[in-house]
This record gives sequence, C-alpha cells and structure tokens, in this order.
Amino acid sequence: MAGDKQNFFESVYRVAREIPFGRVTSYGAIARYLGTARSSRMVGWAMNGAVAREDVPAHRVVNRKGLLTGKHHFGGSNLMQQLLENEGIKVEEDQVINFEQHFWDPAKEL
DNA sequence: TCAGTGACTGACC
DNA sequence: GGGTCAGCCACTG
Repeated sequence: MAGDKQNFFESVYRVAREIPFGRVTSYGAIARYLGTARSSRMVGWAMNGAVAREDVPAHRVVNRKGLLTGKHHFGGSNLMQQLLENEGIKVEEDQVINFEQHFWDPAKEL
C-alpha cells in the first residue's frame, strides 16, 4: 500500500489543528497520542512540512520543556514567539512561561 | 549503499 | 542533580 507515511503526517496535522487557541503541546504528546511515542522526532519532521500549511498551527507545538526549539524553521525570525504571544502565551528566552498551565494533551483532551 | 543529522524523549550513571 | 546514551525513522550527501 502506498501512502502510510502520508497518513501519519496527516494525522499529525489533524491533531495540530485541534490544538485550542492559547494552548500548546509537545511533540512527544502528539506522538504518544498517535501511538508512536518513540518516534517523537518524526512528529517534529512532520511539523517541518506543517509550517508550509497555514491551516496547521505548528507554532503551538514545542518540546517537552516548553522550549521553542523549532523557531528557526519559522523563517529564521521570532515569528513563532510572536504568534504565541499573540495568543496570550508569554515567551521568554525561547521558552514558554507557565508551560504546564498552557499545556494541552491530545491523548487527554481529545 | 552507507553514514550522518535532526523541531524528541526517557532511561541511566 | 546534571550530563550522557540509546531508540526512533525519514531525509540528504
């Protein structure tokens, strides 16, 4: 069958789209929800393609520590931080303030 | 084809 | 308590 990987990517996009306004999640959380907890890197790779999609809020996905590790993929600017702050999420030194408070777990909320 | 790399994470010492 | 290692899989040279 051709398209299994595509399905995985689409699944990641679908979950990312479900992230509520003003909330963030982690790569591992999405990976765990999809049943690929050990392939959290693939979620990050999927997000790489998600940036090109305006319907996928990739800026709401950070690493487990709330660190904006992927901000360099947003055009090499502080766009990611700008978008998060625009949603009421405070970001300082590439890290989300009160990360646990804004954290949204798809496996738990979805 | 092989080897290195990466938007991660959990376990181990 | 902080640094290191291994697993995961796709992409690139």
